[in-house]
Amino acid sequence: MERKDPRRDLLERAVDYLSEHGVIARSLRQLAAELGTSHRMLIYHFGSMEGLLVEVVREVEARQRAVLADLDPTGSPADVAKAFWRRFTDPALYPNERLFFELYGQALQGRPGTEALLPEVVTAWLGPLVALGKSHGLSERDALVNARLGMAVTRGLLLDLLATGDLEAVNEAMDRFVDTYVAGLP
Amino acid sequence: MERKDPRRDLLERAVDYLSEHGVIARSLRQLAAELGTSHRMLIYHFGSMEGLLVEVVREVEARQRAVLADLDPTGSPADVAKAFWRRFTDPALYPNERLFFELYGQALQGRPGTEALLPEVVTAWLGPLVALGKSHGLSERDALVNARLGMAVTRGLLLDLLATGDLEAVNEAMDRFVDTYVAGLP
DNA sequence: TGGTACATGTACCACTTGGTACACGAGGGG
DNA sequence: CCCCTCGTGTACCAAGTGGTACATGTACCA
Repeated sequence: MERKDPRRDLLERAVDYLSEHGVIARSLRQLAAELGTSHRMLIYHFGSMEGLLVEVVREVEARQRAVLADLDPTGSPADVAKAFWRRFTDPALYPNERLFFELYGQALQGRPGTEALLPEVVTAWLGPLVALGKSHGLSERDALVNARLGMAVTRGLLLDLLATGDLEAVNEAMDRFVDTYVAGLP
Repeated sequence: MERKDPRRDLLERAVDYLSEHGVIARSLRQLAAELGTSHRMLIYHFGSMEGLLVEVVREVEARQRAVLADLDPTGSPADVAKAFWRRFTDPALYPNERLFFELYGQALQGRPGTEALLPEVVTAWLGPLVALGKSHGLSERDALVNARLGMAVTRGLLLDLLATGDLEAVNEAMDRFVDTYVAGLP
């Protein structure tokens, strides 16, 4: 059970650590020291600093997708949207989300090792969200437009939340959107 | 007229350059070389690397606010929203917006010198947007909620646009939001 | 038993980093 | 005319960087 894959273990701890402390200004050596190894080990397992970054990006993406996966698609669109939002605003996810936005920003600027995020960052979510919309009777086209819009609202409010910490305010904005826009959908 | 302030000049060119190339992985020396000076000059004018970053953040913020300032608040909310969005999706602004999101991400992770962004990043926009909403007859509370929501939609779709480059798709999503939600407001 | 593949530590390398010391030239005011 | 401030360049520094060489430990298989 307890896997003996040191690389996997190292990666998970690295992602956790970087989620808490940010990926900038962390060198191989600092990171290694803080994980209780030597920087030699990170090189050994990931080839290079950039190789590690690539894996971190992949893992962050996988975690995001895991959040999406345990979405329960039953109930009205409004109910699904609210459950979705509640899941995202779980404070336990804040560090991962911060890391996600940090990497997103760096990917936009072309930092090597992070580019892999960009193609996925939107499209990977569109698929499931479109399917969800269609299951509620939307046309392909409408489902796509609304998926995009819903994702934008979610990410935009998440950025707001992470910057201000004002959960009440962003909840209010999301409620307004869901009650006024989403509720009138199907 | 335009002469006399080498520091100001240096700062503007630095922001332009960092907009195009990203703030990570740019050292004092690289940046200086690319601006045609020595890193000594950057230290002289800004005190330190972090001092420079602080000024860059301030300038990016100022530019964002300049975009907000030349908003024409006449016309229906839907018209204003669409004009607003059109202004933001001017490709000439992409580099600035990329830099904005990059710094935003780093500020969320607590990079020294960037923290100044966080308090402003939401609240600085709320004021003018709330005033706009109220001028169209919304209550204080409604204006606030809608300002927050509008900002989230804008930033979320901007993130989408910068990642995918699919202007048509994000325009469609914004149109849908404006026509369905904003149009029903006043 | 021995070998071999993985995992890890120690020591080192060349290079870059942010920051400093210092010298120099131009311009203006006394 | 001298001096002083501003802006700039050159040279330098200690510290930290990513990466490599090599030796070692450990476990499992033949």
